Amino acid sequence: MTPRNPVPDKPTLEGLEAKWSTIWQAEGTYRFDRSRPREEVFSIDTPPPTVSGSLHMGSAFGYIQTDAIARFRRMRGDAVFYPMGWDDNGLPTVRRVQNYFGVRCDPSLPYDPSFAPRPPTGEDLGSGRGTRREVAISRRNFIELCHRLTAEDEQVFEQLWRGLGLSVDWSLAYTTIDDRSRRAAQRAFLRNLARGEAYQAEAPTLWDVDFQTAVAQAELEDRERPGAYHRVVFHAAGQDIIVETTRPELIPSCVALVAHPDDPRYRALVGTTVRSPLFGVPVPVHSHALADPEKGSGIAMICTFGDTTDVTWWRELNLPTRTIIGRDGRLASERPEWLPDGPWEALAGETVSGARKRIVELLRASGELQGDPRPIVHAVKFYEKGEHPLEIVSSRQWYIRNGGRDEAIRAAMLERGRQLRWHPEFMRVRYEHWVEGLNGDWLISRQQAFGVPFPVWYPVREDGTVDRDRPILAEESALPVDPSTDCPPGFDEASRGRPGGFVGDPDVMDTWATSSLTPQIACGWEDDPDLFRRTFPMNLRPQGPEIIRTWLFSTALRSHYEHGALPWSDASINGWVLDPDRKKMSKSKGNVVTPQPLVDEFGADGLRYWAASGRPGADTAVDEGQMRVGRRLAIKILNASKFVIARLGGGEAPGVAAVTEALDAAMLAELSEVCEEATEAFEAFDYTRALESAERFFWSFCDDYLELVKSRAYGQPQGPDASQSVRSAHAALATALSVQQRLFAPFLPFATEEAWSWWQAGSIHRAPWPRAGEVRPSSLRPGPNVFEVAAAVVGAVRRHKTAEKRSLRARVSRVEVIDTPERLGAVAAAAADIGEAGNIADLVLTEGEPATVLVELSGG
RNA sequence: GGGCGCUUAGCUCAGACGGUCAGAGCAGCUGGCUUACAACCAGCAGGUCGGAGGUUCGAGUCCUCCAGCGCCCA
Repeated sequence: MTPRNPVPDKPTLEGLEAKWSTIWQAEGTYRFDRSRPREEVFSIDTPPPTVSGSLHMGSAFGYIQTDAIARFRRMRGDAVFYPMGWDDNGLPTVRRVQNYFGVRCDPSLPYDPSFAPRPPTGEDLGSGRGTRREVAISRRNFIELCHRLTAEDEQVFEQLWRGLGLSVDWSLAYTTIDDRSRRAAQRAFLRNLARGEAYQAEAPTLWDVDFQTAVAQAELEDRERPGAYHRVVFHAAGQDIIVETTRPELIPSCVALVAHPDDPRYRALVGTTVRSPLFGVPVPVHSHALADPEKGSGIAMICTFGDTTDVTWWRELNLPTRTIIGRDGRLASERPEWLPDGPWEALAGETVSGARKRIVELLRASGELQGDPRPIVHAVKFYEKGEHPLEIVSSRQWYIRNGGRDEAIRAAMLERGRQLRWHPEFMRVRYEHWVEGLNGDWLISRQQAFGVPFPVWYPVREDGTVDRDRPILAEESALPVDPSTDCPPGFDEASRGRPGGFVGDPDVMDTWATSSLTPQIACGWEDDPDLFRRTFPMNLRPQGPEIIRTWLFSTALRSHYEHGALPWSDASINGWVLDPDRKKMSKSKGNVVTPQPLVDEFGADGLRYWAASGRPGADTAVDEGQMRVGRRLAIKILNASKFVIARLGGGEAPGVAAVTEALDAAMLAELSEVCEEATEAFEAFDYTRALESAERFFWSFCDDYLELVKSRAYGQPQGPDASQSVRSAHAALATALSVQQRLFAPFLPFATEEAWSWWQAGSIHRAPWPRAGEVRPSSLRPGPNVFEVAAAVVGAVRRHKTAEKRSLRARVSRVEVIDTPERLGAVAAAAADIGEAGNIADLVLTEGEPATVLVELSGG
């Protein structure tokens, strides 16, 4: 064998990341071998990071854990299919482009080929948002900027991931906005549509006013917000009805009152009609179980729409729609037909909060507001990226059926969740709760500039109106298409927007509608049937816990529809990364930790050691102490390797068959158990246990075995002078080192590769995973515990020397070991090594109890 | 309000089937330049396993309740 590097005098970790990541790339160490059949392939559906977000520890943490598993599989002999995707599609990119270049998209503007954005200055970046004037540009110009900026961001990410040693095959990289992804997303959508799994409908829609887009259930979050109950007066024949509402501005959109069917206070009122305050609009009184008698006055007004309960009531009680809030978050400027002249004048065109103030003034003036508003704190629905509460507007949107309104689909998706193997197992319930809690189909259309467009056009009638009920679909062979620039089959550009012509669907798909297809995109669905056959369904989906409801579920759904199968056999869910004080990291708290400075300080291997110490699914705090331990371990591996390789004298090490000494055989027997343990752990996706097991052994190997064997190891390793016992030591050292380097390779890829290169050819990451059998030749029957017993004796001698404050090299005139015959036999088998290691003149063995080691120091 | 997870030495965490399981590392303290390693090595000390019941010959280890923390969903 020809090692590629000499052993350095002073091994160091510095510079290993740059050195080896370059070599790995040049040699294609992690390239996928697509000639291998499906059963020899291990395919990983890597989470595509949002490139417009910041690089944070959470991703690094999860990716490193997955990488350890990928490396194990590769060494195990699998062809590992390990692509990386970049999620550059969607709102985060839109916002970043807006902020970075100071632009905003105005679809009505024409494309300007000469447009050059002004790069941000330090002043722009430092002064916070809002101070910079935004330039309006066309959609096409805007999209060009999106591509330009994400390409830069992707470079930064790729460098970081390479520096962390992720064994990704970079030639397989994709982005969620590239041609492949758009084609897959559009094709999958068309097929969903053809099978009736996708549809469009006019329906109440959660709407973010700032982002000007619809939002799906999976993107909601509740936030506690202050509000106030306003006691407003509705008028019935002969009496006033008090309704407590947090949204008095919605009185003009009130379509009914509702009380609980068992509430005696309002039973007589149900079925009658009352009149709303200020406007005097007649509204019916209904009963419904969702009306909470404990809440407010026990009778609520139903508006279209104040919250999701309004939507439920509206649907179940079959109420009319009286919308007053538009997509801009303002009340309509024209007076709605159902309202009388008068009070509306004060409200027209107002924002929600402005309208609330106005209407409170009006109610006070009319005497229809009782007392002062009563402050409360209540949960309000927000878009997870939004800053203002969501409104509910009625609009036409695209949906994919997800089981939220269909028992059979729900049951099928629950079954898919049961078929999937979860690591750790308890994460399965998060999926089940999500599926059970779905209450509507998946809204996939978004009103944004940047995303995958719907491959759909609509006919324009002769009167100029658009016929949304008869969409014109793209042909699969033409995908990907952009309906704003491409023409539908049988039309030409001249008829765009003309009577008898067509218009493109202006919306784009939700990011998740594309990223729910990462297995299809990565594996070459329809584009590369040969690759697809070898990689799909995939083996592993690793991801964070917070996107089980979005990414994991929606991916399972799309695969269920398209392939009638799970997209992967196993899902591993990593834990959260917490800040060093075990608090969740968040930008607003300013406690976000980024990986690069830690790589600089502790090395990639140090950071990886910390990440691999976080057990599957366990929340883990950023812990520099652990990283330091990892760094020391990596250095220790270099040093121990240097020692062993130097002893071998540059020649071919004797094979394990040359092991004849009981101590050597006992050490190797223990190591073979470590191999079994680590292998079992890895097969169960428990990388932490694999690491711990190797680490525990390595320290006893260094502290005890190397010390015991040192004297023999310094003997002549080869040639006629080499004695059998010396050859045994060298064989055991070489075998143990090779095995241990490989056991650590998935965790510390840089240090192990470096040390491997001092005495082996090729990359350790392509070397075979150690098998227990290679360490444990069948011809050898070691004394059961020679290593352990010998280590205990030298340990006792060390303890004594330390207690006497003597050097560990101090001479020992006599050691008497008192123990059982069996253990004394083990001591005898290693007596020479023990004597050398402890610098012992006279080693005496005595049967007896209790087990004792008596030490007498010389000259002391 | 519901669900899931966690609560073991100062810190971070291990502890399959209940019976040497009371452990590791870090920090701390005490020593040592020992020819792989002073960004090192050796050694020492550290806990009534969140609380209260229960099952059992025997419980960090199983059951119930309670408390605190975290996350998810209402």
